[in-house]
Amino acid sequence: MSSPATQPDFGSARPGGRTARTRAAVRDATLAELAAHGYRGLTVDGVAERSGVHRTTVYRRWGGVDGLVVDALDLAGEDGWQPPDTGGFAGDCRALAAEVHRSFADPAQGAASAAVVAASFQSPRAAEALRGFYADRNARSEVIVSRAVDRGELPAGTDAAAVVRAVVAPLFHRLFITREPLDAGVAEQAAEAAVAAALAGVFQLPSGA
Amino acid sequence: MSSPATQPDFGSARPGGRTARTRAAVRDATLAELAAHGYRGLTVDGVAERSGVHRTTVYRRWGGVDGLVVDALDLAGEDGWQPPDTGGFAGDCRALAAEVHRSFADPAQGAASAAVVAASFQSPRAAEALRGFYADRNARSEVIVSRAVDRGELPAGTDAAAVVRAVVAPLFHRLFITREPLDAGVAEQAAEAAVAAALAGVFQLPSGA
Amino acid sequence: MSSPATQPDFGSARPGGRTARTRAAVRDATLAELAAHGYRGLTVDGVAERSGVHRTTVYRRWGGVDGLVVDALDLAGEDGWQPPDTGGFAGDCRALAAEVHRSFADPAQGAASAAVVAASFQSPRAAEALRGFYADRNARSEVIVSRAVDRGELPAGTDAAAVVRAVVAPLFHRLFITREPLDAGVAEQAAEAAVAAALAGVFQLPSGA
Amino acid sequence: MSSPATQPDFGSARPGGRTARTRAAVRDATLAELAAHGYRGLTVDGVAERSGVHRTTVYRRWGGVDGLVVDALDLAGEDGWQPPDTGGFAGDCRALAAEVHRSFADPAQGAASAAVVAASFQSPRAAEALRGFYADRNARSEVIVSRAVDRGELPAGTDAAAVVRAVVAPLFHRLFITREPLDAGVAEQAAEAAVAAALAGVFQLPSGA
DNA sequence: TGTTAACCGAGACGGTACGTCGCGTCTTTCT
DNA sequence: AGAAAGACGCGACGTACCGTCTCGGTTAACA
Repeated sequence: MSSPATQPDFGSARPGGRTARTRAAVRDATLAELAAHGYRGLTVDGVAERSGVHRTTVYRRWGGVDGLVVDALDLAGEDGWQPPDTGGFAGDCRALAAEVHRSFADPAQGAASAAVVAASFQSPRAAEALRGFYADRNARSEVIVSRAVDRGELPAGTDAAAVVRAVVAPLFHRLFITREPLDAGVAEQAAEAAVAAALAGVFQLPSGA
Repeated sequence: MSSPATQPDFGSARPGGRTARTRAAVRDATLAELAAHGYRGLTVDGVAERSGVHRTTVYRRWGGVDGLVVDALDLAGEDGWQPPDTGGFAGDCRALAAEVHRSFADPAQGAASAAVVAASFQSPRAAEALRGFYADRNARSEVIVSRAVDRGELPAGTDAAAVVRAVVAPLFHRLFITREPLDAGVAEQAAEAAVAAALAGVFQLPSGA
Repeated sequence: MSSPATQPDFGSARPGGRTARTRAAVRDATLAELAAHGYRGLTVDGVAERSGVHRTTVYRRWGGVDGLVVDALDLAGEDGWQPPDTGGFAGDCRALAAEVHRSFADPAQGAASAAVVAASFQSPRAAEALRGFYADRNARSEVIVSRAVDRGELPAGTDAAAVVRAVVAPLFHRLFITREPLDAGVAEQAAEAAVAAALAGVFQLPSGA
Repeated sequence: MSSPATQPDFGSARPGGRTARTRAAVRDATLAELAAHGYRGLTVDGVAERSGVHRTTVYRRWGGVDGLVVDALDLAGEDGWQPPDTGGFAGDCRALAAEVHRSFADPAQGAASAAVVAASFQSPRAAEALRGFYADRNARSEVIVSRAVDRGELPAGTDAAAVVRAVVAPLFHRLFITREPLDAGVAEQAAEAAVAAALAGVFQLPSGA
């Protein structure tokens, strides 16, 4: 999950030391700056000043602005998130959509999330990290589909990733493409559309013939 | 559809003059730079040099990078686009999805389109212009739904915008969020999912009780 | 006295017409801008806006900023100035010094005068015009010396220009080199020093042996 | 004598380092540009290119064109200059005038000196620095008068600054106001006029009654 | 009185320089 | 030896003013 290419190599450091404290300070400052000024206003100098860590150190350890974003994303991916479990497929989808809706409706978290998406347009490293983040989320979400199959709600061979995508894609589309406001109804509609399509067998994997 | 807020007020200029030539040169250079280096590599200096128009003039008339993008988008919106008409609702949706797929698969056009989306994350003006562009596209696409209703394929009161969004959103999601590759099968799946949901009555407008 | 080199060739125009009105408006605006912002803040655009005359016209007729200054100076030189006549050499010198002091002490006129000197450092044309202005002033002042010689106060062969320079130079020095404040006592001292030197025969012309 | 107001704070820098090298390169380039193109042609870009130091660095450390001039002036003021000592008051004055004459007659040095005076008309900071430079020169020159008083050549209570000003002012006047050429005779005449006036007691300080 | 030439308003444009911001590298000093 | 401190190179930004050009309308001298 961590960026395979470049610097932020914190795995070997022992936690609790000065290194860990520095990393936490920088990570917090990154999120705060992201929420406050967006990705565009995220500067190394700003993070350095807010975190109390020197510019040079940030460059040495994170390599630049995109390294900061990648680190923040890696951190967000390690939060042990689990998909909702309501006991039914339709309920799980609705809960998933509602969760996405909530996370972007929250002022601070929503701004930071949108900023991360913005970052993915500016930096290949950030794009890769974001891709990894969502791949992880998707993989964890597959259990929703497998449970539904086990329950007999869905036919075997249903493509879990396609279902999840159908649930969340309309929300992202409103958020970032057409820039329309999001409300609970929209989220619910997206979930129900995905459910209807899944029940109709649209998301059957090609190999499942 | 033209930018309602700011400078690039080209309506009153007489066509054929130097002004028109300047605008065309800058617009072409903008698209070329966008395709070559993406939004991130789109600089006023670069456009000025490529177009042979002076930096200062670009700043005067377009106001900066975002003005260039807005102008290019306004231009793209004036292309008289019409949604496909295959004679059936499902065919129309599939054709629409295929068209989106094709437009982003084309190297030059796809890069420029992606760049415009990137721009919308950096500049409110670009975001607004993009919003306007897609609003126009959506409005034009509504005829797909109304024709289907006339044919009796869909129940009256179906939300055309929701249908269109369900068709295209998964493609944008793959393109810009999870950064997965796009192929024709993905486009077709998205269209079919939207069709299934529409037939199931998921996209009924709330006032249609 | 008028600039021998370039454009502002107003001699052939008939007075009272639009041309004359335009010239007057521009000249007034030039002096006002000079007094308000100094030579450094004197711009063609500023003068054009203040005078109501279009930029292009100013460039056509005055050729630029230095042309404006030259024109203003030419105008100032045509004011029919005459040196003071107090009936005695020392009194004349004191009156002359006092007059210089007064002209620079006056807020508006002083600022404009200083600005013209500043202009002479930026523009050869302005320098030449200023040289001409002071040459004229010096020539007119010679009568002070000739009257003193006639009265027997000074030896024949006294260099009038040297006397005048000795009177006014210390004032200019304080104004523009050491930037010390000017007061009446300073002016008087300068006059008296010049008188003493003249009486001592320091300013005898070399040919007067 | 160093600029008390603004940025170029070179005192604390260690000599011999890159900083010192940069400063020297910029200072040399400033003087060369000043001599070559005058103050009017002195641009930050020009100095940057000639010195090999980047534009941005010049702005950071010198703050602009006037900072360059101020720095050059501060440097010129630290040359340990001492007034001439010929053994007699008249000789000292003549030597002083001759020195001023020579310094402006020298092509390179004269151009630079004139440029600095020009700068003082465009920039308050340069004006203040020039004022400081001449104040220092005047203070050092006072010894000429005090020696003369000690020798009994001049009455006690003679205002040294006034004497010095009387010696040099006519030269500056010719140089910068009437733009007449300077020759040795003019310098000598100015010195003798000052001597005559001083001997006549014109420069007595008011408190010396 | 009609014609025509000179002048002026209007405004886009090329061009130089300005002063600033943020990035990322490098040196120097301190601990 | 390695981090803090900060100067520096670098690219780009956005602005001010300069001076030129073209177009179109007005004015005013002159036939």
